[in-house]
Amino acid sequence: MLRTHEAGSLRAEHAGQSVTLTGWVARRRDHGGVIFIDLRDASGVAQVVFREGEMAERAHKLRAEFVIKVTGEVSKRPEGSENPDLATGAIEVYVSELEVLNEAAPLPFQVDDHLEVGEEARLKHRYLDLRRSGPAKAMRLRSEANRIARTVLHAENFVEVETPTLTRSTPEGARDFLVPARLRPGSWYALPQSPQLFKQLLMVGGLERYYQIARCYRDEDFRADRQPEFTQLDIEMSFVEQDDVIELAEKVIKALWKELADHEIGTIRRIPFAEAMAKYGTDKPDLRFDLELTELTEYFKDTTFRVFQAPYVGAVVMPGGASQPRRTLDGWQEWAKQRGHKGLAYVLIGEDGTLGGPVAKNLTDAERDGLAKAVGANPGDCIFFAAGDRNGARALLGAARNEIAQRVGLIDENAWSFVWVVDAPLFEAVENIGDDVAVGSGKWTALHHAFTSPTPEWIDRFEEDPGNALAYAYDIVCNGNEIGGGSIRIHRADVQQRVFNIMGLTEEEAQEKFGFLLDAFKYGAPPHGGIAFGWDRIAMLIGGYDSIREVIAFPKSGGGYDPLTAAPAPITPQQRKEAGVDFKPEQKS
RNA sequence: GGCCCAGUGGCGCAGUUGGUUAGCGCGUCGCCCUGUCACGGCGAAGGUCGCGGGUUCGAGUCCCGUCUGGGUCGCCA
Repeated sequence: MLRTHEAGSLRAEHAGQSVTLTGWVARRRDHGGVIFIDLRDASGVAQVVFREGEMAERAHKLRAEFVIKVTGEVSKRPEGSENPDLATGAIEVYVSELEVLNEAAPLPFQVDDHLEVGEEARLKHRYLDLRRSGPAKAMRLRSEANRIARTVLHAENFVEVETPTLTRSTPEGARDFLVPARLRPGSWYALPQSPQLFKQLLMVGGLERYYQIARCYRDEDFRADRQPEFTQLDIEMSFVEQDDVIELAEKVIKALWKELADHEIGTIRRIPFAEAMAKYGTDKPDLRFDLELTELTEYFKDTTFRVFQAPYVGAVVMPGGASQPRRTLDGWQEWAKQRGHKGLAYVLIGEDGTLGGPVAKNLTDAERDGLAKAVGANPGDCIFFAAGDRNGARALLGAARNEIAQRVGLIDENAWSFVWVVDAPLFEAVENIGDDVAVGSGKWTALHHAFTSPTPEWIDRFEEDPGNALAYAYDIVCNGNEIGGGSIRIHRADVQQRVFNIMGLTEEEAQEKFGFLLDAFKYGAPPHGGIAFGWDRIAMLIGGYDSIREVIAFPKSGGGYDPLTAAPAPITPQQRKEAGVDFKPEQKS
């Protein structure tokens, strides 16, 4: 090693020792006859001192982010000049030898913790950004998360296996990234959306317990919590039931939060999907606050108010919301419209209990009298309504619920709330979703994915009532974020084929798309199931960041663009030719 | 694809109702400074105001288009 000590490790007890340090010039305070340099390495910073004569002269020429090696004596700082804000603040190093290992050009931005730098600049020069303590800490946090997960899973006899990233498209429902196959013009690899099929094949392969910190790729639009390539902690187990996977998953999650967030996760309760939708209007409820939706379809079944003559009417209460000025209430209408709804009806409850707002006068006396009680509202509250098709109206109320909590301050930002959402429907009607991604051509498509098993009660009869058949699936939600999800898989070829049938996938089509999986199932596939955690999202939550870009070393920006390498980039004609991108398949007449 | 916000020296921002010389902080460069720690002092350099078009006597400012980034809805196990 070029150094004897790490800068951040020096303490008062090192006083008197001669040390050699290496690192970057973080800051220079030049007083002419004495020059202080904050020398930074990965461990932290230490103040090194250059005095008089040649040393001071050479130190004078040092610039920000020069890489230097210094040798000198550790000394306790003079009385009164200690810096309690610094871990190494009790000491300083009197430099007797200085070597400049590398110079640095003027920086595009300052490597300084207390300055704000735009994300574009940070990502373009991420190698500089990572020198700052915040981003460096995020990388270490993530490394620790990996370590903890591996420790837990290793202790549970899991085998870490790598699966291909050049593969055949697996049908998760997102768009695939495609890679041309040079040796087979006209044929393409797909980057995996997840290792889903491979982990199931590993179960058929008898590994019984598999995990992988797996890179996944989905060619969809991005968000603060979505990147084109992202990471899952992917887990699969054989001879298990739902409770076994949940138990194992909780071991991982509890270890993570305990070690990284110093938080003891207690019992994680489970709520059925249907209950989550009814009470919170979402399949990933934020349970840091109690607010619930109230269904009023029955209450308004005879209403004369046209808007409420709908298949579903529901409400959510905003505590204290009656005092919102008209402008704010109009703002809610805009808010709803942005979400693709017509508006958000509301009723204000005056301090004397009388109802106000434009909707109130459309209600009958009887409807008005019982309303506050029906929704659990008090004087001074505001009741928001949504009416229409059940899913859409609930989604709006669910979003309103979060927005209310945010505005009223119902959310304890230091709280952690975990919940398992179980008993999700197996299928979803295709007409309720966009039709472009559905696997197969039937009226139903898989809510989770096509390999999710029906629950034991439904496995022999899901065809009777596909809309109500339950999936043997479970999602874990943290503070309103889905951080993991999984299922017990179908391990019998006949059940798999029946599921495909419901989805309108013929045997031939199924054979063409996943024949290799169906084949594998013929040869003694064990019952199995697993889970995948959104690893970036988990690191983001534990670290308290508001974007997963903060916990990814080299994230992409908006259009899938990498500001650092400028990828994606055009290819040369030669590459183009070799790749076979322009291969034209023969026209079948 | 829709909507919202932003784009002004290297970085972060200000710029009024359209008005003459586009400011501030940090950084950079030079000089000075023996106890600083976001050191300090003096001086200097550095800007096609994202891009294109339009309105106007005059545009950083208003209008149209476009690009980039961020957020959000759609989309996304």
